[in-house]
Amino acid sequence: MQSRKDTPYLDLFQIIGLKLKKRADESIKEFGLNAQQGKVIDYIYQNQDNQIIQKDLADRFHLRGASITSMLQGLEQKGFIERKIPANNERQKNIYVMPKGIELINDFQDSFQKVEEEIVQVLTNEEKQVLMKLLLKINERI
Amino acid sequence: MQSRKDTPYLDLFQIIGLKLKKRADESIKEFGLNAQQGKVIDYIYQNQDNQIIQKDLADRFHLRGASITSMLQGLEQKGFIERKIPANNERQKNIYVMPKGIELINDFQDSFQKVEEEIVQVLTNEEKQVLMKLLLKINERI
DNA sequence: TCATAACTGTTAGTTGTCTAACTGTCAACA
DNA sequence: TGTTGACAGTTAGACAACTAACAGTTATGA
Repeated sequence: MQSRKDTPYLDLFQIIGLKLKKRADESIKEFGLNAQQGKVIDYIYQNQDNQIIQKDLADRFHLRGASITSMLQGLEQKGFIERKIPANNERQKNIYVMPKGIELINDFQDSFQKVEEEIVQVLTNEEKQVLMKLLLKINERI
Repeated sequence: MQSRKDTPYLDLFQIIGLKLKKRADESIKEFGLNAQQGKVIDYIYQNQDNQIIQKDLADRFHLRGASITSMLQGLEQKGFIERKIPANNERQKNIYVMPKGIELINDFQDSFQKVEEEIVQVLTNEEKQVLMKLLLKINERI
């Protein structure tokens, strides 16, 4: 039944996404942050020499500006990052990771790496390559 | 840089999942519901002759019981569904779609079907089959 | 050059999810 | 058969995302 109008790809992407979010959250819970926050700190650290601003984070993580404001206010208050208005443009805020955040980045990466491996551990090398190609293709077009 | 510890599969699944959620939400926004609520109403309708209870929805959609309670209270208040305590077990509530909800199910299915097609439209038939196989394999193990 | 539009970020308020603690019902077994 | 644990659902409160409306800054073009 409901064979005419089922949506297995949509459903699978939703379910897998949800499961991965929960796994990733669990994997860095011990640091008092969720996976999204960990990813953001990692991304800021990798790009902080390049004048990164809040809008860049909104684009990279597909979140709204208001959500980034809220997240960064929290991370700043907890001492993980700082924000500085650059001299050449007073609309923007450049973002930097503080030492307290830098300390944790390797742990974040290790934790996320474990989740990453769990995803593809059941696949052969060839299957992994095919999957990557298909995911990139889909992500480009939607 | 960051080549040693990047997580492309995790990131892609998160980003694709988020994009699809937004597309699906958008596609049925006109009915005053989000995609999750539409999916739930559809699922209830397909299974309401089978004594479906809230716990079944929590399992199917990977949500907590409390979230289902909250969602169904909303849907009941808006007249889309009703909940009845069955005679044989007063702990449970069987769930049924009301006429106001049934009217919308075909529209939901059409809308979701469009999103479904957008996902795989860039793939060949063979690629679709491979993707399905890989997604099922991953979903089983995580 | 100056008015207007675009850009960047913030605030207020809403929604949907979560956890923890709870109630009431049913099942199991000592 | 009576107690205890499992089960189904609810409530309260926290949190992270959203939209809409806004402020201040910078860019544009008539």
